[in-house]
Order: sequence, then C-alpha cells, then structure tokens
Amino acid sequence: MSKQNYERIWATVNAIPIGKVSSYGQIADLAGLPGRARLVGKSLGQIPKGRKVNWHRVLRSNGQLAFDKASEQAQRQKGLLQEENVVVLNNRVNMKEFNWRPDLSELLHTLQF
DNA sequence: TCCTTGACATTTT
DNA sequence: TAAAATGCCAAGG
Repeated sequence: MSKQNYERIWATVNAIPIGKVSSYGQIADLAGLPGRARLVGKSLGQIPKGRKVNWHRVLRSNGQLAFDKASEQAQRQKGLLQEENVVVLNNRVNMKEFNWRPDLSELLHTLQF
C-alpha cells in the first residue's frame, strides 16, 4: 500500500520537465497525497537500486536544497541542476523563475490516472 | 498500541 | 532575512 504511494511519488517526480524544479509539498499534492510532504522525502530516500528517479529536481518549498551545503549530495544535486540550466546560488534556487507549473493534461497522461 | 523518526510545511519570533 | 516553534502524517521498531 505504501509501496504504491512510493511508485506514484517517483512517477510524479519523473514528470518534472528538464530545467524546472518542484518542492516536496508540491510533489505530494500532485501524487495525490496532500499534506504528506515528509512521505515524499522518505520515498526519495528509499529509491531502489536500478530505479531512475530525478530526485535532484525536488527541493524545499523555499527553494533551498534539502541537504547541507557541504554535503556530497548537495554538490551532486547542484551539478545535475546546472546541467539543466537551473541556476543554483548559495545552495538555493530562484523558485520564482524555475518552479514547475504542472500541465494537468500532460500530468494525467504521464501518470495514467 | 505506543513511541520515535523524518531529503517537510507553515507560522511565529 | 533567518532561526525557532508547531503541526503534520506515514513507517518501523
């Protein structure tokens, strides 16, 4: 049951277009789990090996990366984002510019609701 | 069933 | 603007 939620979360995360970012709360909502932002974080920490999820496009609601600036994960995330032309300054992203505005019809198509 | 934990969010200092 | 307090809910032990 929770596994299904994880799958849905991962699918939603993968629906984020290149060059855009989203937040945990936003992903939770889109995945049909309003108010379960923490579950999103948990699911991202439980990604099975061999499963490809672009977790680097998910950050906190204020645009900050969810890791310590010095952490390796943060560095990797920063690099991955910059490869997609997303500007990362002082461990945070300009949400006003890069926040993803999901296209509902496209989302429905991707998630097969 | 109770208690702790968490890659969070929102409100208040 | 930044840090702290409070709320939230699912998972695991």
